[in-house]
Amino acid sequence: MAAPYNHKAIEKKWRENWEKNPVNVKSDENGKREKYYCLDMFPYPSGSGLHVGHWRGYVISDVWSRYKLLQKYYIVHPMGWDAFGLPAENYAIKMGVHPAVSTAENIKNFKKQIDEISALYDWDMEVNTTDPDFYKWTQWIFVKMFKEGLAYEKEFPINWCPSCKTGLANEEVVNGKCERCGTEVTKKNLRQWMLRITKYADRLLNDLDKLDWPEKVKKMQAEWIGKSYGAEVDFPVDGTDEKITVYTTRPDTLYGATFMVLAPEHALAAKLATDETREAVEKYIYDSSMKSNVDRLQDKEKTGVFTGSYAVNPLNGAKTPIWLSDYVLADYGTGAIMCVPAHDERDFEFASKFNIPIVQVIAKDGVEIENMTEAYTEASGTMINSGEWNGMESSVLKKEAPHIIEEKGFGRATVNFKLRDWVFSRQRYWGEPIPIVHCPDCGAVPVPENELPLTLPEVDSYEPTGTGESPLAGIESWVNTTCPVCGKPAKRETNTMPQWAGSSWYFLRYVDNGNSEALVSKEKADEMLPVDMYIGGVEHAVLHLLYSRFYTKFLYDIGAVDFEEPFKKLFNQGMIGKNGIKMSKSKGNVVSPDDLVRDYGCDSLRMYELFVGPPELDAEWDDRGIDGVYRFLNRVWNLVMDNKDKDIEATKEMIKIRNKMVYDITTRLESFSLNTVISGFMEYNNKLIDLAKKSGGIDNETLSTLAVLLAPFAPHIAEELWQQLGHEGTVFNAGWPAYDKEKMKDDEKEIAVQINGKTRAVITIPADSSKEEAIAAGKEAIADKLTGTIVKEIYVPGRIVNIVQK
RNA sequence: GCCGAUGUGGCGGAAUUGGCAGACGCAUCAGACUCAAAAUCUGACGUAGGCGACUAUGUACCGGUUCGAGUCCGGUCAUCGGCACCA
Repeated sequence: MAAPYNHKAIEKKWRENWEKNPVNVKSDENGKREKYYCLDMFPYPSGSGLHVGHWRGYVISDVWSRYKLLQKYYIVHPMGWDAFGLPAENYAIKMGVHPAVSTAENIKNFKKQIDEISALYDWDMEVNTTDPDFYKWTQWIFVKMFKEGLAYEKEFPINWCPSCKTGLANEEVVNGKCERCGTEVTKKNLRQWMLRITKYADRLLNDLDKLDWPEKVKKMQAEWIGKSYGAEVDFPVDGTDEKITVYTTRPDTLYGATFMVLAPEHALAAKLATDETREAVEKYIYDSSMKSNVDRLQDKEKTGVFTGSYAVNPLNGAKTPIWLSDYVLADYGTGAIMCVPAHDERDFEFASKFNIPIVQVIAKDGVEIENMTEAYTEASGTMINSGEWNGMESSVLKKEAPHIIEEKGFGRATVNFKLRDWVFSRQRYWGEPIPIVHCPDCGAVPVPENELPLTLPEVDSYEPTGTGESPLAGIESWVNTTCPVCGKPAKRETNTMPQWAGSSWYFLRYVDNGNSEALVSKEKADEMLPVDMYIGGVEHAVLHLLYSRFYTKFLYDIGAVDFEEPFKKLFNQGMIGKNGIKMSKSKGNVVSPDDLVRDYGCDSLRMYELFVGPPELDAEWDDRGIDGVYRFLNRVWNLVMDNKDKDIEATKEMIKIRNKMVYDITTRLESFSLNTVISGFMEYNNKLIDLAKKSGGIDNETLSTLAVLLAPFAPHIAEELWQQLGHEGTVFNAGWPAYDKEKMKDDEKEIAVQINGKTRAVITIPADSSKEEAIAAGKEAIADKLTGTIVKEIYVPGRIVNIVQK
């Protein structure tokens, strides 16, 4: 009897071995290896540590990395820390510990836990967004953006979280609530630093086509960018010199516009009031300004007020009343719309409530609808009630109308985006200081690049002020400085950057993390960038993943990198849940990987993380399930140890199983069906155990192939088995095995014999049987059941004989 | 409301893309080994009927196409995500 599988000893041995002799090398006997950059979404080092849900993503990326390693790539597989952010700051407020101190502690703990995975991480590449040597470059990018006009100041009512006491970007507001704490977001008028991401809207949209990303994520980004085609149309205000410009995607329905609506914040809103309406108009404008976003969204009933003024339809001269309503958004399009109640649900609702005429301009099935009870929103039909446009096809007119309007001189074809500029300043302590000095004479001046990093000063209190100022504002010695341009007394910007700032570009810094001269050197970038595979949760679909693309495009534009898209391929792994809910410390359903590693070993946990379900779907954690893979590894161990010294000659059967095994594992791995890779291993292992019993053993090459295939999944046991099988050096030098389809062929096939599609017998026939032979054999097997007239005979080679009878 | 995903045994999930539904594993039950237990090994395991090799039925529901449907088409329901006055 061979020694039993001892995961503790084996894992310790190989961990030490890899430490001394790294398996991931830049070049080998065949010269320089091609790089493969496999990236994990770096974690926020929280105080609660890792659970098996975090492990899953890291295991997936490491399996993929090690597979690529076996294909002789040099693997770029770094790890780091997204360490700015609120939890550390809140902890500091509570305990009085500097966030840098608690963060350092958490990182230490995380690193220890991540080491347990035995991933290929290269800790020499580690980055930490809170390290001044790192955020020097986060600030440098901001300064560059400022110089290019992409970072600018603006005072306007932004989304404000009263609990976090800071402003938020649109992307951070989910259903009117703060993405982080769930508090209802309010409006606050504040001076903000903005990033002009809208300038990149078209490129961010168009380049989605180039990406090998899940369609879902691409679609979410496309919808977030929200490009639409339409026209701006100028409506003169009757009896004045003013005009109202509206944006519409349906200029074909211009004849059906029976009223206009302006957002209450529209510049002309108050001006349009007459003596009779002034009081009501001013009250409406005031009330709207007091309402939170949530209130505005949740008001089911439309509200509004008539201004008393009329707009002139430039096409037919019709006078239409101008209303104010908060269902029109001030910051989209022109903040004013023409309303076609016959063909827009919202306009219909508004017109119905306020008794505004409804004019149908697109016929339904060629006729006008009597007594409209809802808007007719189909975009195709024949134009009616539309003067010279009558009889035209609306879908055609929709495309032509912008140009007609442009020729006639009262409008222009235009496009619009839902994407807004990025609110980039936060009124909190634990973030990168925005490197700007406010000079009374020179205005906003960037901190000179050679003075970066502008480090965070020590403060007495981390408590956010809540007034819209960051805690930095209280530190006189830091705030008061001199203007870098004129040298006169000036004040520092006290807002900090959002947590997204560092994560928008960190993946570039890994490859050259010690560089003090440049964000990343040309040589290192050429050698290792961009990212080939990015693995992480889907929750960042429009946040981090959009911001990173924006940053990369900007850095491309200023020549800092020579690629426009950061992540070629993206994989989103599902979350791990327990008791039907997402695993998290606050829910009290956390399963710690530490105990499982101790009891079953790293290899077992790695395999179970994959076996638990399809990697892209959420999965329910079952504590008992890991027993299955642990037993499997024991059986593999016993199979190899019992047979390794038998010196068995490979039989045809062994060669066939070996080739099929390589084929199945490889194709499943390539299609990222990692759960079925594991079940495939179990299947083949069972087959080999049976075959060993029948044949008296298994040949060395088949056992060695099994060890190589296992290496990405269970690297420790694979190394040990590889060595036990008599090989020199690491299994990761073995190369990924090839398969030969010719050698996979069976001599005989089991086929089902059906009558009218129902299986009546299963027979074995030679694999090279002709259709006639197969059908004859099939008929013989079910002769007693063939009672009717045979109508048709079907043979699907190697699978089925089906006799159709009446 | 709109868009998308998912729906298969007690449970997690397979199914070569239209070809023997339930691979693989968990749990359960029975047997072997053991003084005993654990571990391990062997077997059973969708449902209903039969002592039985078997028969019927079965992939959320209703209908269709096909020799043949978990898979394709039309409709319905449920669960989970995303978006949600963007004119």
